[in-house]
Amino acid sequence: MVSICSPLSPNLVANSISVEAPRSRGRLLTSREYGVLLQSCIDSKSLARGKMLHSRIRKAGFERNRDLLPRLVKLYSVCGRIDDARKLFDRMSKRNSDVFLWTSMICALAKNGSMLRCFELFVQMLERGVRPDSYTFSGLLKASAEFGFLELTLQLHSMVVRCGCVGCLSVANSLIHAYGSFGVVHEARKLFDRMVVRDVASWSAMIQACSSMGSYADSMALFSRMQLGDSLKPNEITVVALLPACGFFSSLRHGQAVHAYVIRNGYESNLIVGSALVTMYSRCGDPDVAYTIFANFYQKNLVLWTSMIEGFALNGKHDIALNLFKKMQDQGFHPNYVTLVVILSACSHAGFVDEGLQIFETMQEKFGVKAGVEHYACVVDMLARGGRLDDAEKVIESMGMRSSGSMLGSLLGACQVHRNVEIGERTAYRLFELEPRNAANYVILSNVYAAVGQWHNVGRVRQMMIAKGLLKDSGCSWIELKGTIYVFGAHDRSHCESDKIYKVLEELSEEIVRAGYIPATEHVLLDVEENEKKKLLCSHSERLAIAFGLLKVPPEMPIRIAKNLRVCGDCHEAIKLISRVTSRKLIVRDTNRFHHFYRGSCCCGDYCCKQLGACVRDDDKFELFSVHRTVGCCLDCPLFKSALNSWRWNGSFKDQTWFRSENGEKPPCNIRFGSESKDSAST
DNA sequence: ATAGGGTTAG
Repeated sequence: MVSICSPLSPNLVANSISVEAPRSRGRLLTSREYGVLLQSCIDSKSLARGKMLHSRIRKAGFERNRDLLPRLVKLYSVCGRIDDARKLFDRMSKRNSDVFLWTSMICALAKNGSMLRCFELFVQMLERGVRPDSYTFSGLLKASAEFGFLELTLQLHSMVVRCGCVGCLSVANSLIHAYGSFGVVHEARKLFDRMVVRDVASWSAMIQACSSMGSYADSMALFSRMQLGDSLKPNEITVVALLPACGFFSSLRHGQAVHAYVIRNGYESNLIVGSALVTMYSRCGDPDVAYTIFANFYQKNLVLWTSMIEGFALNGKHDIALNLFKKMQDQGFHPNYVTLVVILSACSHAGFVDEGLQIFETMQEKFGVKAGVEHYACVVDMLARGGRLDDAEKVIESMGMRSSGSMLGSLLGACQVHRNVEIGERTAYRLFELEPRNAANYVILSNVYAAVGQWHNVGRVRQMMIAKGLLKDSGCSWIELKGTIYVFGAHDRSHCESDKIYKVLEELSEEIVRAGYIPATEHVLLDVEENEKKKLLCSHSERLAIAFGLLKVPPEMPIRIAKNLRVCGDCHEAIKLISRVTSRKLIVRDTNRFHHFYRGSCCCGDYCCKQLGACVRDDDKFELFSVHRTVGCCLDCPLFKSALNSWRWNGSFKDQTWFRSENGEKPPCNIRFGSESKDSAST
């Protein structure tokens, strides 16, 4: 028997509870000592030992002890025995109005997903006259957020105020989290700004709130301020909240800095961190590093597999994605709802229509996953891209659930590609009902008309947009160089090296025309001269960013740019040829996916991905080397200190200070020019 | 003593 008086390791303690009555040197245990033993059972979720301990505690007459009773409830709860916890609670709560006991039961119900019973009990508690404390509110707020009840959260918030708990750190953190989870970032931010003391959880919750709403620039700024202003050290959870922002900006440098931080702090073995890193690298167009991280996990989980499969799919390595999907199943993992969305989406992007349909048709039987609206959306996309517009429309009509905007949107987009006005019109008008304020849909319809030369209809749709006061998101592309992100709008001349950039573009235009490029001037929806149209196409934002990259990025490095809309068809053709005439690797991320341009072709959507059929490596060795080499340069920097300070616009949007301000300004994807954009990229 | 911030899709 381990001496109770010495500091105890939880495992030793848990193992020490044997059949023999727990005594220490001949005397009976105190309630405090029972508390230590109980806690170790909770930590290790050992039900059998816990039950034994419970009976000892009862015999010793400590069952009603204020210290032990809530922990007994917790013990049964964490061991998945919510009914046993409830029985114990019901037996003990008759004459017991202790807030600790009631809170422990409420939180136990919340954690077990019995939301209704959880809130019933809360009402009973109030009727009983038990005054909730900060712990009660924290637990309830988390539950209400998870349950998706904004109304309930608002009521709890008002109770929190009336009970004088607003100043309490954990309650404020839970409120921030709850508002964030409902997308009410402004309310979260208001609370956050009013806090006098903030801890890591406060910052993490706020960063998470911004990331989940797409205010990634705010996430970045907060992350920096947390360290520089409050001198707080980010932990695993903070890092996970921040990584989507690095992925969004396709900012490899920031992502690598976070990765370096992860390595320095020994968070590498954390699966959640790992999945977030895999996703980040994939969204930065570097699936190979993502794979290295993935392969380094000896024990993988389903989310990690799913992240990696998506990473390859996003980067046009569809064969690898499908191989990995098989390998995952060989290793005993059953795909869940999300995995199947990912794999179906990969099939549709790759043009693997038959494979995709086969997976879709057998998924319920094979994996027990009932097809949801996202799966149907992939199928519709798959059929529509493949030109089977009628079949796609039939699926929408017969699927027996409400069609989603993205589903109709992909059908409409395919109508543009396959020049089908009839289905295009039908789909567009359904979309207008569903999303009357989404300018992108009107733009695609006008593109459908433009594709077949119905110019009067093009004009009609534009009039509709003007009448409704709708503006399309302006196109912009950005490139990161040494930690600075340079943003270009279409026909942008604001950069100080603009002359050089346009000179490069001019030279390139000549070269690619010689290589066979024919500008798709029919897509320029403006009444201007043919030559003017050609010029407009040449100064699309993605080409400006590429030209700038050609000037600045060392020849042996790929040029990585990102764009807030989809790359337009004409630019796609042009960039293919640019990659050929310059012998450069050009990696372009748009809203949908990555385009890896090399030697005149792209891994994507003209279904040419098969030529990239590299195999998944079978050895699971982690090439730490390559990661360290790229990350090494960041190891000594205070994270983001210099990088973030040097973030700036190239000057085009001087009035937009999204990254400096942290008050909800939008990231570049939502920047609007004063007037309508002339960038004709679709959606 | 009871509690709070985290990964994959669209």
